[in-house]
Amino acid sequence: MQPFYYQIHTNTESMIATNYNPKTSEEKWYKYWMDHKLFHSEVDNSRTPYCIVIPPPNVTGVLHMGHMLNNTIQDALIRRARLLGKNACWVPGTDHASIATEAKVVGKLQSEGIQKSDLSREEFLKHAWDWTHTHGGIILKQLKRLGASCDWDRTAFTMDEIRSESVLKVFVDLYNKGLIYRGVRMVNWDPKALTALSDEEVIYKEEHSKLYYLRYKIEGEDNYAVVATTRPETIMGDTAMCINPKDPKNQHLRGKKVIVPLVNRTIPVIEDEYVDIEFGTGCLKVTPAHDVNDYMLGEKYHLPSIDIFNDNGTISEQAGIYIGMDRFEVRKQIEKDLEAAGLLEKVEPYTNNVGFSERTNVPIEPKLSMQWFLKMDHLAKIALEPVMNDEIRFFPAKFKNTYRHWMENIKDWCISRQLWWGHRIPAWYLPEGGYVVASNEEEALRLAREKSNNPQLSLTDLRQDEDCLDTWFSSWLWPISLFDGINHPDNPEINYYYPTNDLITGPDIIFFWVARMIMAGYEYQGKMPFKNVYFTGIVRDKLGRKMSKSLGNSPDPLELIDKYGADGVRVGMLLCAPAGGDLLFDESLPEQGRNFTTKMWNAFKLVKSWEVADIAQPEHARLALEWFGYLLKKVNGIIHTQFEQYRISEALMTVYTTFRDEFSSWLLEIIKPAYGQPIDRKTYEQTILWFEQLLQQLHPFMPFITEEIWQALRERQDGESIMISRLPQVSSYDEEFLIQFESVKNIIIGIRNIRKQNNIAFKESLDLKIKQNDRYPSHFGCIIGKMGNIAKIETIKEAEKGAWSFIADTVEYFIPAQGQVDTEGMKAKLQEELNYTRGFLASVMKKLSNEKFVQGAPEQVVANERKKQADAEAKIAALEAQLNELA
RNA sequence: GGGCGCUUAGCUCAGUUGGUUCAGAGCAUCUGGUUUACACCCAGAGGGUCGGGGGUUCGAAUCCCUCAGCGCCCACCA
Repeated sequence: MQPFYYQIHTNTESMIATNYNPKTSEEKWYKYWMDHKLFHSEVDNSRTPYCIVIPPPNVTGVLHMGHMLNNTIQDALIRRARLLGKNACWVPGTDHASIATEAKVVGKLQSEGIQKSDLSREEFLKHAWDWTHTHGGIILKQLKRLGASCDWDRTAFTMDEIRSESVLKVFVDLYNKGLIYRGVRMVNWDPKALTALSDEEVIYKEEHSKLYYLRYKIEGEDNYAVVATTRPETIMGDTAMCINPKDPKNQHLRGKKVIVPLVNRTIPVIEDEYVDIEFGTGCLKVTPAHDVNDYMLGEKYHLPSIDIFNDNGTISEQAGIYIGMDRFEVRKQIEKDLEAAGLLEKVEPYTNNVGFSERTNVPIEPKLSMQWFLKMDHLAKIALEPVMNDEIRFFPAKFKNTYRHWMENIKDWCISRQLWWGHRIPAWYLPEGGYVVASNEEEALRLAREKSNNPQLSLTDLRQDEDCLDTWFSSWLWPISLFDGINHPDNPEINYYYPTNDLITGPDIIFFWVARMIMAGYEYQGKMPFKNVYFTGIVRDKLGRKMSKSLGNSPDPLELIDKYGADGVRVGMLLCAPAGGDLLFDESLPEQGRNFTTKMWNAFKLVKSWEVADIAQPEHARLALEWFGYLLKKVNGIIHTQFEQYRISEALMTVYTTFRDEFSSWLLEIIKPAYGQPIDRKTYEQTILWFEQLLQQLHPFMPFITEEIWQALRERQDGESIMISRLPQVSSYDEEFLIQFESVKNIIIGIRNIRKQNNIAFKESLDLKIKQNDRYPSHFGCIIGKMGNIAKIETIKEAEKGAWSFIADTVEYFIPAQGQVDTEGMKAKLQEELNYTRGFLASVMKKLSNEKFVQGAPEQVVANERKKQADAEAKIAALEAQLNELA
């Protein structure tokens, strides 16, 4: 005997069979779109281009919720542009992510027992490329699952040939313009990645640390000068003590020398007003090699500089003591040793900001080193104005302030990194010193021969710089280099697609990337790289915490897609995505999206279930379809505006409610033939047409199910897709008709309420009597009849006695009661509404009788008040009449 | 320390240049519901002194001041 659960299982199976299956649909249509090259765009001067370049994800990265949001928005915009007839082009690609990828490769090698230092540059790069080829592109495949309609034929990589060539060319150009220079500067050093970083790659975090008060013996005296410091481990690098000349309490130190604890080195006391008298003891230890401010003092007073750290953050030989120990170990040890030596006066708890490496998350070390820099003043200057005057628009606009502040306080950009994975700096050193900068070896050799006046010089005599460039030095060219606009500045592609239209990115990379792309855009194309920048928010969990791997609060996007379908997840993301605002993600959102796909599918099933016959079109269907046509036009205009203002979640909500409330609950319910009855052809075809238009509006948000239904609604030719169909133009509509129809809805709602209050089943038909009134929309009687299950409608002159009644838009309606009528209850309700309306009228009258209002307010506002007055008066009359009739 | 922004229904947010006595959505809640597309649903309902205080105005959620709380960005006080 078959077990019971088997029975249920098969039933469920058959039920599911009629349900929408996202997985098969998604695979089928994505392949269809690819096979028919519908994502592909080519230069076509007869059409308007619409272009988005993807913020290239790290080549070895995997999709996270931030990508989901960001790319859903991009896809919605690009698909909408396509439906508007634009030549839409979304260019995908990946970033080599120099430091991030190198760190991953180093980690992988280490797990295999290989140290980076054991490998030659070439060997290491081979491993890196292998890694890139293995893991690279995973993220692009994931984007396809989401439905991203990128032009995959254009997939680029920041380290492919064209992009690399562009980077070198730009480097050489900027060098020749005198904007790139090489020099020894205090830079942010990452002791784990062993490279310099730009200022932007340092993240300051508040730390609870300690403030140590150290005793420096005054030379020749039996006294101590006390210095407060957070970094006692740097005393071996001290080359002076500094006081403020105006500091009364430290006057006795003027001109003295003090002895550095433990190392017993004698250093001078210098004076500078930089020192804050109020802080600590007013004495500052000066360590020029390891602090930016101390460095400035060192320069100013020509102090020696002792570098006590090795590159990896351990103590160097120069320090004399603690050699080889880690910097934080030394801090603990030196505290003990100072204590033991009686040179530690006290230790206080202290809170200060410590800079961390964005990538490796270790505290950065200010370090003096030879690096390459890009001068920023000129670039900042050309990039500031276009944003401030809205040639490039920011959404939300508040980021203009952030942008301006950065641009006005910009410092030179440290562009060299002590890494191998990246674009190698195109500088070659000559045997006798000096260097040349060129975009290739032949050119370098030519310049070198010229420079050294030695025509015999060969390539082997030259030594190329070991460093490579900051990742962002290639990303900032992205909108240009994608179209090969650096190497071939006047090619048809760049001329056609550039400037691109919209950039969708997070505000966290406004300096790293957005600002620098704008600079490069003006410097190399003389034009903005994009017209609009839409900043997305950060995806957080329901508790407001940022989603992250370490917290484990980030759902796996692909699992979400498996569970709710790509369309469902997309809707879920967009429903809660206001521009700039963070969004709190919760699984109820994709669930809501999934529910909506089901709703659409059911509407589709209903329409497809109808048998079409050549019979006359009923009036109620004709009217409802006419109404919905106007409504669609209106909604079309609203959505258009919402997109123009990048209010994307609102646009989605507009079409969502239109589909669910207006199309499904009103239109389909009105035109739906009785069970088993056929539908007339005219109604059917018009319904399909309106359905299709809704699908078009929905397509940017839900590409898969809209295609699935669109294809099934009628016969399509091969290659015909909703993707490349045309949205109707925004046009005018009959507003009066829409208002009337709302009135009709109110009457039906009134009838429903009567039924509900009196427990009357829908199948029990009723009669409706209307007290004569011009405002009754008489020609919609057929709709009221059907939706209210009204058998007979008639107009009466006098109120109906002993009937249920209601008022809709000042018209009185009566339904002859078949049972007891709760007169008192009805009276109470009417009285309540009457009181309210009288109050409302009073407030209107108060304004209208106020001369200042009538004269001061705009004509439109006053006219509006007068209309309200008339409406309220009419309503009061109706209410009073009905109350009287009940009495 | 400087700058920017936020505070509206239980939750997440709209609210465009000040103009309703219903301050809107969605979700959640509650009450009904086998009217054969849909319970992943339908029909309804409740719920807000628009952070506190003051001011400008005929009129303020909307403009100004102030207080409180929160968030973000920037900044070399060791």
